[in-house]
Amino acid sequence: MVFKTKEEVLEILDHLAQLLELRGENPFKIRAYQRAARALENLSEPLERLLKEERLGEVEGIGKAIEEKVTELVTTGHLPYYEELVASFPATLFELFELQGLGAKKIKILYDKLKVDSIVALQAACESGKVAELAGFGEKSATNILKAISFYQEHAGLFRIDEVTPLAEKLLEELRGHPDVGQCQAAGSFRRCKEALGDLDLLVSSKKPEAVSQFFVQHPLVKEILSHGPTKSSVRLEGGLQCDLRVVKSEEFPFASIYFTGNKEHNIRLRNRALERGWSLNEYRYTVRPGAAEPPPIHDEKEFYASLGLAYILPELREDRGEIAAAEIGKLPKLLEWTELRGTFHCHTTASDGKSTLREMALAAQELGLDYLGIADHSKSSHQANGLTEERLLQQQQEIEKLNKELSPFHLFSGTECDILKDGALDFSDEVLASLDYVVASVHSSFQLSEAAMTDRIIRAIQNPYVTMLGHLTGRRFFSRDPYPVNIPAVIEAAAATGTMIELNASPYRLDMDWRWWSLAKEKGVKCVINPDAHSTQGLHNLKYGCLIARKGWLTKEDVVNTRSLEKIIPLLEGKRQRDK
DNA sequence: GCCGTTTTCGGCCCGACTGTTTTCAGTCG
Repeated sequence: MVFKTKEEVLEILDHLAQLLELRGENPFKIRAYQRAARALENLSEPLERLLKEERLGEVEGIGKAIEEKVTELVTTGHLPYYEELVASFPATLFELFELQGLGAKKIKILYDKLKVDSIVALQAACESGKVAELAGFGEKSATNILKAISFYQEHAGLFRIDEVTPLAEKLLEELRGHPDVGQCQAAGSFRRCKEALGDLDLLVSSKKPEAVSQFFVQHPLVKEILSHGPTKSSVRLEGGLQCDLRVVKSEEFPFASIYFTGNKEHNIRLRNRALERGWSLNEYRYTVRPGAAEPPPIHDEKEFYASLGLAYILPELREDRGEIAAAEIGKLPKLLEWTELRGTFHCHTTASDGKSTLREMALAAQELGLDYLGIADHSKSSHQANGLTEERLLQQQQEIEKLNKELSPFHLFSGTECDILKDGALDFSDEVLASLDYVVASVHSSFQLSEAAMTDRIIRAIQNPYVTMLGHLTGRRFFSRDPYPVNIPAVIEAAAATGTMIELNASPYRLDMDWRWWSLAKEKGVKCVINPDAHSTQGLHNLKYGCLIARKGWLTKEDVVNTRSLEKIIPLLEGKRQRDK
């Protein structure tokens, strides 16, 4: 019996770190809890299995003490150590950690001196002038806290990749046009192609850093300047996104680029690797320790990785998920390229809830350079999306047949995005499904099921021989709908056993299945299909985001079926149906 | 609390910026 899921456990570990911070504990102990939470997040196998085999302590960053605590949490659902700490502070106090500029030390002062225990109380304390009177605070602090509160109330603080991309492109383009800018690129989580972004980091090299920083903070897209120095500036853009600019010298650029791109754990590994060679590494350079050999000259990131005996690691892989070990032995995958996609499958038209007609979608796909396009409008139970009845589906199949004669050699496949009903049955009969070229099966209702029921429901659906691929596995929509609970490893197992593909839904609102699971899917032999879930011709461009996420999930051309030519994709679509015959 | 080890203690990343100080603590990345 499992009393706490991995997600619940890592939330508790992060919360424990905050509690210990408020207690003024040893900062390294706090960091240990945070590291352990990240280690859990990045597990490549189920937590349950690790616990059963008593191997959790083997995971880097998890030692004896945390292993015991996690085991206790999972097997009993309780942890007295944690519960006592939680009880010593009001629950609403932890909201304050969400505010920019407030950390544990200041929160503790506010709580101890002013009894501030929530955002509402903090706002009142700022407005009454009490905060400004505190030692270590002042007028400016109170104003900044009020600003942070109003920002927090307006935004959750995270942005989708499609919200950030146009801003990043615009700023980069204009920075590149500045006469004092040498090299110029994005860094941080945006460069790593993370699916949800807290800010945008930009990096430039220049001989006149003040001039570039000045240009940056005065840019028309900037709504508010948060901080502004000669080499480091931070602004709030229109729409609320925070954007940070760092300016370095050109010889420092490769080091800064490494430093500001990799996630924390990746960078720590690089630093340790450099130390083994007698070089200490920071964001500007190597510093040679006495007695150590000189490092080779570094002009770019490639030379940097080579100096540490590593193959070049692409930015999207710099998450400390095994990329350094792979780079050491030359086993990094050759990641999928956007231009390798030949077609795609999950698209809607005006027949259900799309905004473009069948013909418009076909022409747009051709325009995009694709050789084939699958049409998968909603099925009849999706009333809210004007799902197709059997009759309307048949009519669409005939239209597709006609259009195919006209557009050949471009090819339209007729499919459906068939609802998986509450019990795992499908929305169309096998006979109807058999008449289609392929079937995407997706959950669009009854999100409230338990994890076990949801998992059974989905597995039952993919056991149907006509279900070619599983659509948006968890149903998440960024910042509006949480994923429904489902046992993803179990679904991957079932997909492998039945020869069902799993969709990488490329809508920037979904990006589902999450990139962290694709290594497991790949290991089990499950094929990925990148689908735009396009509801208009414009939506086809989502494929680019899907490709970024596939790369982040270590996928290659071979792993993604819609890189296949029209000739080769047809037997793949039929493969599962033929298996049992 | 974790890790590694010249194996049970000592180190654990550190630089830029802000605001409140008057030399520095706190936050952030």
